[in-house]
Amino acid sequence: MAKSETSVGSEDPSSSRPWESYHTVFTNAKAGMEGVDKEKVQRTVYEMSKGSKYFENEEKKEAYTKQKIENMRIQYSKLTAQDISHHQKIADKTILDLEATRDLSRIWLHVDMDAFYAAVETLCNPSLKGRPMAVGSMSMLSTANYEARKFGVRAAMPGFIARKLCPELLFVPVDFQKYNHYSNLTRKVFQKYDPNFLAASLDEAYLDITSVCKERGITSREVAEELRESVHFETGLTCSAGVAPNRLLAKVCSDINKPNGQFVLPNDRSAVVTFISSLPIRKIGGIGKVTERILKDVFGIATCEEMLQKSSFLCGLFSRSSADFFLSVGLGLGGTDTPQYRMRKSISNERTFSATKDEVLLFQKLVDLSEMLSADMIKEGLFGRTLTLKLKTASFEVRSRAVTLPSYISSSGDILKHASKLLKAEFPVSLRLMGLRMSHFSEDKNGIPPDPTQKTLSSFILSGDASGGKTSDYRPLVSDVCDNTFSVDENCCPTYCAETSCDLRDSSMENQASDSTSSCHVIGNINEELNETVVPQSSEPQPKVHEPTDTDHTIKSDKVDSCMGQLEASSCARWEAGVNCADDEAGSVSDQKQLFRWVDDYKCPICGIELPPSFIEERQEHSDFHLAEKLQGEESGNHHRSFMPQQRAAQRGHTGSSSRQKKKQKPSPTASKYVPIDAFFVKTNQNF
DNA sequence: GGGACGAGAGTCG
DNA sequence: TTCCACGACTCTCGTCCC
Repeated sequence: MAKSETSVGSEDPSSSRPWESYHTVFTNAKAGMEGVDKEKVQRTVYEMSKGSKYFENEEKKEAYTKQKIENMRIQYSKLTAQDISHHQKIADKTILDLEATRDLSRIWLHVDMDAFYAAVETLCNPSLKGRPMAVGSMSMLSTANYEARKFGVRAAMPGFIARKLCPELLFVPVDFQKYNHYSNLTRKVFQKYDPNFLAASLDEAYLDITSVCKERGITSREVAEELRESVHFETGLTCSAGVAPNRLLAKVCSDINKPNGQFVLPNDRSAVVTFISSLPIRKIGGIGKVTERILKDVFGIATCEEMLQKSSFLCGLFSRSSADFFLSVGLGLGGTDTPQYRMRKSISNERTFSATKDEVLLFQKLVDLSEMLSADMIKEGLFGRTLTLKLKTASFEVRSRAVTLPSYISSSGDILKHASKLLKAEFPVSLRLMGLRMSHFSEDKNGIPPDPTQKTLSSFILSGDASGGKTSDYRPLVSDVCDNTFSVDENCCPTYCAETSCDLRDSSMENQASDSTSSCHVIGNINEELNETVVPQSSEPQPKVHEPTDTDHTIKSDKVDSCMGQLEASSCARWEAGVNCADDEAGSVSDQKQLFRWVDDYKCPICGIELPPSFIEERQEHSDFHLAEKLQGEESGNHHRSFMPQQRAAQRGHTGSSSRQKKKQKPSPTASKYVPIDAFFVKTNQNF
């Protein structure tokens, strides 16, 4: 619903009003924020941010942006008359080419629900009506109603700052089930006007209403009015609409008479040119805080029209695609075709928590993220081969580390295996956020891994083949359970100390959550997910590849202490007893399964996990994993835990990261982050 | 030189 | 008391390898 923006001006010690240089989006004009005491908001945001790690990081980012601007100014000043003339020719030709693509034959309507989440909550709980209310948590708001906006409260604002601005503010936790329900109702309406409408988010959509206008012989204004009435009738919610010859302009138009209003820009070139001439560049989607500053501070461009006036400089200092974008904005051009279905390009999840450098806790979070990502991928039938680990340090520095694999993966075990290596390389580090993203998906829509050597665990068990080419993929991490340390070396999968083998979710993610309000947006979601993990639903059909790492133990937090001791003393011992005894027998699969009888009918004899008797499928799966481990162990003829690292590496085989090993010799990104600025801006590295 | 890849940054809702 | 999210996309640049 919102984006967060804050930039810190270099504080002038002599200034008695330092907050004035602390520019935040919170002080920008937005629908419903007319008449807000901007200075009070700015001062409050500044006072509550000053001195924090977040603030310090914003200062760093501000310095980086300033350096960018300075470099561009230098480039700008170096342009000779000859250069400018040369770039002007290129610009003129580009403008002609772009103008030739202008299409005024389509009528696009952008519809934007008014304060959607807040409106839905009010609809469901009328007692909220007329009271300042925000959807979100103490750490972050998703949106705020118009009563709250009068105080300067708005989306993407931290809740604790919002409460300072408006002490009576009511907080309502995010409930996506509700929003999805109402979003679907609105989409049913949209479909009547354009069966191929483009949903931009839960509360926004683009409709090509050209056909409706023609077929029904009504104007676009009438269509917009009718659609808005229809949405209100079906949902009880209001929305705003913008009509224009293309999507870019329609989006701008829908914001003009918000809330519960509309604006129509005629399909006429002169009307478009007039409209765009005085339009502030920041109104354009794709031009954010940084780009706006660069264009203003370096080129003196504040309106879209000025893009054309400075076209030679834009062509001279920006990349071709960036310059083309700026010039098309200056001409008021935008998308007019209905794009074909676009395949998802990545899938990710990330979680914020209280900053910690405890490697055990961090690894546990990685386990959780791997399972979440795997579940999402399996749900969507995706297999990916590029895994990116995202980290945010305690000082808010964001890092990403990626690896591209030779084969496609989706199982939590595979994800964890590769993510662990990436994470280990960053230690020691204090983190407040971790995330995993998978990209480079398989073209195969049937959900079959294109790598024929990659077996699923179920096929592995069913076939009884423990010697497949990729058995190492399922090498149980618990095999190293007696290493008594979480260690990942260059060639080694992460292993985990038996002492830390309990599920630490409750303590690591709930107790450490940055927000103590259980009903908060982010943390609330985490809790839900965790609850699902702790008490698995037997109805879930997800084919979990549940590698029996010790971190897979789903033991509730109140049992962590006993679990810690129990596993240290007994988990290894039971593993020894169970597996080694079974080795001796080495009988049929069914015989071997007998070895995995659940203690007291609910406790796994191998690892100590507790699953009630009613969790039949989960218990069966769990037993199967141990069985698979054992089969692998037998096949290899060795006990994994006795492997030397080199042997383990050899058994695991190629992981795909070798081709990029040399990259690791580069200076650390932390060090390089602010260094190569001069090199960066021969052409700017902005993305447009 | 060009493609693939990794990392960082910016933007949006 | 609480102290700045999450998921997705795009672009740019540097490095490596063929």
